[in-house]
Amino acid sequence: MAERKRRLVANELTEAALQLLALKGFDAVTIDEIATTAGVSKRTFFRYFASKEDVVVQFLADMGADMRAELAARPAGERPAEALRHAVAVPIATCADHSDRALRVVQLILRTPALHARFLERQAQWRDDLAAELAHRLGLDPDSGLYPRLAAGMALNAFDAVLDRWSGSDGGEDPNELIEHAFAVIAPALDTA
Amino acid sequence: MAERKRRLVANELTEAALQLLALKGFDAVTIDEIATTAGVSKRTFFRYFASKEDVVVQFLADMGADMRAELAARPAGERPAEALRHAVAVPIATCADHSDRALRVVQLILRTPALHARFLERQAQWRDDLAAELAHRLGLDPDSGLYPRLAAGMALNAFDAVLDRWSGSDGGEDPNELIEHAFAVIAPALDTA
DNA sequence: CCCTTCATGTCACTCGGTGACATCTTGACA
DNA sequence: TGTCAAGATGTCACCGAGTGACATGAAGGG
Repeated sequence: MAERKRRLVANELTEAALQLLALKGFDAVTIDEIATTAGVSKRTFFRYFASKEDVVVQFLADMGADMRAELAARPAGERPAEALRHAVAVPIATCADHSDRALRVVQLILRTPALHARFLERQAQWRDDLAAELAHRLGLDPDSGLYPRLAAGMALNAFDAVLDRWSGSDGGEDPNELIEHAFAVIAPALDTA
Repeated sequence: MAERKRRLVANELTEAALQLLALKGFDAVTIDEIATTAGVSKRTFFRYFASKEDVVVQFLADMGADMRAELAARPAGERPAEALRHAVAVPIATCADHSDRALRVVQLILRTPALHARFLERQAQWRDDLAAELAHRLGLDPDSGLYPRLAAGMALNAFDAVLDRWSGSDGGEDPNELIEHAFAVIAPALDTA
């Protein structure tokens, strides 16, 4: 129940942060401001988040784990393009569900260089995870060929492109159509291994 | 000739920075240290570089322009996979030439999260440039289909994978072989448009 | 009722990064 | 040669991110 309080404070902080950052822009909001709004001190903020960027990027952190889990759950015989498409579709669907909030966060990230950089770095981790899972799935040695890594990279590249178009159109374009379109392009490379 | 002096100071600064950063690690070196080593003040450092990361990433900055230029220079009828492979090969060849220095810089970037993040962000810019060039090359509307962006992303993705392997093997693996291997994987998607 | 533990606040500090201002160089021009 | 304008630099003061040390205070367990 101490644990419950921790999660409560964390929520309060992300809430305050997203609100303020979306409203005034990344650089115009200080951590003191965020912390005070959430009712804690600046020091406490840093006990929950490692950096100012983290409070935003963390908001999307589970996506990586979700994707890997979905990939691991796909049937063994399924073609890589199909399996990866389903894996990438999971976080996209999550976005589409909470489109109000998710859209604002994604736009904030893509438009703020500091956040975008951190986001890409995190994605590099996802890519390695996906590559490992894919290699395991196909019975390949992850360190010999480049295929697993390239395939995972292509999937995430598609993910980024979709996210970009989706946020650029203010949620107007249909994410599912975009994903299918993107995977139609990359599938020939994914499925010829 | 004032311009020549500026370039001289800039060189002095990057020199000092790369030396110290590679030696002691990114976080263990202050900007005061770098500036003093180069014989200028901290303030002057920031008149040449926007941030601590910049002095390292800038070192690879021309790569983006080089790639785009090479892509623009490839014969019009050439298949995308071939043209992009040559474009990506340019910075790789540059690395292989100055392998002593380039290797240390690349390793520093890939191992330092803050630098890696900035590097990826810069690459996103390269990707958009490449995508624009590719769209122009193929007579496509850059904003309608996802192909140009995905193709550029795949090429850079291959670039990253090669860089990663090359630096991970301390320059042991042959970059040219790695590039061919990587493009053999992604070519089916690049050339089916 | 005490004691331990854990979260928090406060304080002081380092360092990245910026704006303002004074100084110094340098080259142009009379 | 003397002067003036422009640009580069140093100094100083400042803000904000991030960290370490320490004291406090609340919850739970004996």
